[in-house]
Amino acid sequence: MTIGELAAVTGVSVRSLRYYERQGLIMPLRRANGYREYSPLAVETVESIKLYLNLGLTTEEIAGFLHCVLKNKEAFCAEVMPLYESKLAHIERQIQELNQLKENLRQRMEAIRQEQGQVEGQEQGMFQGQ
Amino acid sequence: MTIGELAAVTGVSVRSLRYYERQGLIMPLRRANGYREYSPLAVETVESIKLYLNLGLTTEEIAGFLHCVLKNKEAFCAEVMPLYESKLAHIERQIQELNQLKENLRQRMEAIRQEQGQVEGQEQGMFQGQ
DNA sequence: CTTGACCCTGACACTGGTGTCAGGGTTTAT
DNA sequence: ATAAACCCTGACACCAGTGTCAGGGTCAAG
Repeated sequence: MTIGELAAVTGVSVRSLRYYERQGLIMPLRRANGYREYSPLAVETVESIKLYLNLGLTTEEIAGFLHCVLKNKEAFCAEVMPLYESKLAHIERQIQELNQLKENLRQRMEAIRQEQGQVEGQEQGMFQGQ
Repeated sequence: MTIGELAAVTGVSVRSLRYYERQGLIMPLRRANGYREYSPLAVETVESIKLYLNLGLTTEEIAGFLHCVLKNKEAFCAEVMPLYESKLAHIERQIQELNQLKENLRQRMEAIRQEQGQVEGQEQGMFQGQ
């Protein structure tokens, strides 16, 4: 199948398919005219790539084990578990940071609301004096 | 004070101070030789910029209200509250997405552990409370 | 007067996946 | 034969802030 067909089937843009190739994730054959020729198995490969990208892995990370997981079950690919672990740790760090940010924001918003409440009634035109 | 001195005092790199200037956040005077001349108040300005950057605002967003908050209390600056609100909503969305990612990852890790347990026969639940 | 520390501007790199355009070849149907 | 729809490569843009280098000016102390 051509790149356009694969794109249509998988919902991944032609642009992205070429990018995946450059990242070593998928290596189609070439026709005599230079067109990429994808095997039907490429559909499964692209679906896997989508899945791992959605898990927050980068194409570079995926390249490290995609070859293996396409042939075996994930559990047989030793590269996967440590990657998942570090990714999970990273995500948990991000969540923690975001929660802190959220708390900061909320406190500041609360403070503003308090101050606005204090001047309510005497100062109506507070949106004019800037 | 010179840009190097301001950098030393605030802990912000010279490079970043020039960037803030280009973004319209701080406008030092110039000496006859072209050197930037910062007023002592610039220290406070830079500290405010740091604070808002840490809240997850962009320099462009900060530029929209910094002028006001340096002169008044935050509550007096109408631009701040909607910005905080949308930023908070954005953060909450991010947290939700990360939590979903985390759950996916955990499930996949659990599945791998199960399969590995089947093969190795002995593996006990060594990770309590996860 | 020279050296070293400091300042100036402009520009490229990086992150990571995707959009998009330019400029050109191929195929298919009319 | 021509147009439409595809394909090819290469390159710039985006986000946002920072590092870093090049190439050059300024200043103060020895």
